[in-house]
Amino acid sequence: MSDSDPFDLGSIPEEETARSLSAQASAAVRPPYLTGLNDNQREAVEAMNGPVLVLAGAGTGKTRVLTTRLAHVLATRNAWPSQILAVTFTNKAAREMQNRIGMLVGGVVEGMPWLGTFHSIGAKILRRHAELVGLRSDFTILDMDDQNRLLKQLIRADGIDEKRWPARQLASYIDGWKNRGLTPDKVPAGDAEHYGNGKGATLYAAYQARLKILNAADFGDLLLECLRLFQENPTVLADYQERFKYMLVDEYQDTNVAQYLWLRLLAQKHKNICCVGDDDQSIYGWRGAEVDNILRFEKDFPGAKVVRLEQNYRSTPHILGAAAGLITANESRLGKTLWTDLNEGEKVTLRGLWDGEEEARVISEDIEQLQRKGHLLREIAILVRASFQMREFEDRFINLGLPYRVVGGPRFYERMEVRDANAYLRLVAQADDDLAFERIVNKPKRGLGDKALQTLHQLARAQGISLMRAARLVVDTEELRQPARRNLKAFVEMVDRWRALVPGMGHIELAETILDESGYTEMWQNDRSADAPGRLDNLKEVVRSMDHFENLAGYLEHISLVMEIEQNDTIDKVNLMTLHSSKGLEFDTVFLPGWEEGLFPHQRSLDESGISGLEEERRLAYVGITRAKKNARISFASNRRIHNLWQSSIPSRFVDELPKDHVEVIQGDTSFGNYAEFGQSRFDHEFTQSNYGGPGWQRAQANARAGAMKTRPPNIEAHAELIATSDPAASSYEAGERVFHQKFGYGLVAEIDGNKLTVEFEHSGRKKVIDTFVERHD
DNA sequence: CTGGAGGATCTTTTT
DNA sequence: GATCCTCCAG
Repeated sequence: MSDSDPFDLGSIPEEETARSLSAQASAAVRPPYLTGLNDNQREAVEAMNGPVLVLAGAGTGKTRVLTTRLAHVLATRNAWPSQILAVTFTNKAAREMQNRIGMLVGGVVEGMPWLGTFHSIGAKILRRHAELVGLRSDFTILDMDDQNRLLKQLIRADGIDEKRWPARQLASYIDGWKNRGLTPDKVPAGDAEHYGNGKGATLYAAYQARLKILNAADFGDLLLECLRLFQENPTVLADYQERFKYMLVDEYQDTNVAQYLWLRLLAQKHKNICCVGDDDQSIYGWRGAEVDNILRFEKDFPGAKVVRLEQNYRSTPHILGAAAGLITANESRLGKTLWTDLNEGEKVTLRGLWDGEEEARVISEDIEQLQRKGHLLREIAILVRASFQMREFEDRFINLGLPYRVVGGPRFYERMEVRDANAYLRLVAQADDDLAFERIVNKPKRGLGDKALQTLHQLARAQGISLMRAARLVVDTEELRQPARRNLKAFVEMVDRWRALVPGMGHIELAETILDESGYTEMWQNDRSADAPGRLDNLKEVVRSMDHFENLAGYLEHISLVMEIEQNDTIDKVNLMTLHSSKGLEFDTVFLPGWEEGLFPHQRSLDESGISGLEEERRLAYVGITRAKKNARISFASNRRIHNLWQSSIPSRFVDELPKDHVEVIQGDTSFGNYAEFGQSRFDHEFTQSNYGGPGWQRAQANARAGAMKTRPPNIEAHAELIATSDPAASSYEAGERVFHQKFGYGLVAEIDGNKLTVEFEHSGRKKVIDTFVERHD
């Protein structure tokens, strides 16, 4: 952070606040919710005033501490529910906290309006003060797909070669900047160069401007714009600072810079901020998370009390030992020693196999054996590094008829048909939602292809209006050919009709009506492809899921913020998921396949982030092992088919880092597996002094050098203003003027109706056109 | 304007 | 192997 950092408010002085009388009184009695906590947990709960950092190792009762702490604040009457800000990363975590507090405090938690994810709370605050950041309170929240399409338009408008500079890349840069709390004007010059020969920052600015016109915010904006709101409006900030007497942050190790700045601003007044996290479980660096936030906590919040939770209630000593041994190889960590008083249990097993297929087969056999012994399938999980690894397991499970569930997986909301359905609903809720309009205007086919859309775009851009408004104008003219015009008119009228239904009709019935009348359902019914029935099911599911909400707006807010759809999981199934999505979960038995160099640690992590990438991968391994309560089974294959190409692989360096005492090597009968040397690592020979000498690390170093050489001096070019501001109300043309029209040629203006002109064209006859599409020709 | 064929490019993780 | 994209023929 530079000196000019607008958020740098200096350090927070320590403040001695007397504990309230009621707090002291209740401490003396020791309320029921405090019983059963260990000393450290209780310390974390009762340290109410001033900043507190709770370093909660895996399985140490973190959620319990969090919820109990909230209950404690409430029970001691130190704050009302509405005065507590409690933020989590996932909706699941928020939900769980809500439920558990409900159980502790007894009953309704409706009164916790500020418990939620960073993004949902950011959205809530932004909606209250939208006008201060150039939005309306009903702004749309864009997802990544919308974002990409929007960027594509901007990139094209700027004449940049899309092949060379993909929109996704720009999206990820913008995302990165937003994560770091950087508005377009603050993007460091060096950063902007990476995209489009220095056009990165200008495009970012254009994108932000476009978002404002669309009355939309992307994910990053929910935080960044909130920050800007606070920064530019001290009274608004002061109001929230005053309001939040207590702040609670879950998974603090996953916060990014923007979130950190946001929290720090809000904590200025009362300074009762309690952050809970585990630096050893920080696995979202690629998404902008700064482990540094947690490592630096005591400096950021002087006088902070740090509580370590080290008693693990989940895993056996062997599992903890293996995980602990592994994680000590990391250099940047605060350091904790987990211990448990559980019985020793079984060692972590290690198995080398021939290829991925054998790995899937052997693991399936293990699972069937466990099943025969009476283990529940839902207590078994397979945690993979990358989702492509799932396929082999799925194939095998389907073959065996073994019930399984993919956790996380391709998300419901991301499916094309679901997004289409939602686009219809968005358009009805908000006619100016251009991205929704574009998405479904020709779905099902209405004969409104590229050309029609281009005309609309041109008009919309020239007049600074939305596509829907442009469509309304165009249908009264002859800019489009007859069939297209008639279809567009029908479309506009259809949307208007639905819109008129909104006040009277329930949103569920409305959704059904829309999907039916639009012909969207029919489109899939007529589709003979294999996945059509599934898509129809998903559409039904969309409608069904709407009854959790009071109205359309509530539903739309939900789907844009909540990625997953709740599925009832009563059936006993094996869990299959990535290591990332396993965080926070626990299972009796955990399978950890694919521990091979290049896959885990993943080559790309090493290439892109060097040491810190490797350390993050190692934390991922740590997270994986510590998910296991009784059994952890690691495996690696000597051959793996990646991309339809066979590659031979060597065991992961993490295998070598596992402490021998806690690991049992299983020699398979069929298997090959060249891991007899386990314990005397090849890395010992090659790189004696450091963990960071591996091939990946060297490549990363080389890449870093190459990257530095690639940088060029900034080459900022003026960016054409995309949106002209003209007054759509009145036309500057007068009757009798001679004009030129791209399609119809020369003519004389006969009549004027607002910005619609009736022109007598020399060759094409009398036509109604929009003034934007003609030019004066004296 | 649509639909199909063929080509390129990828597959780390996601609120 | 899949998906996304572009191009070309109807």
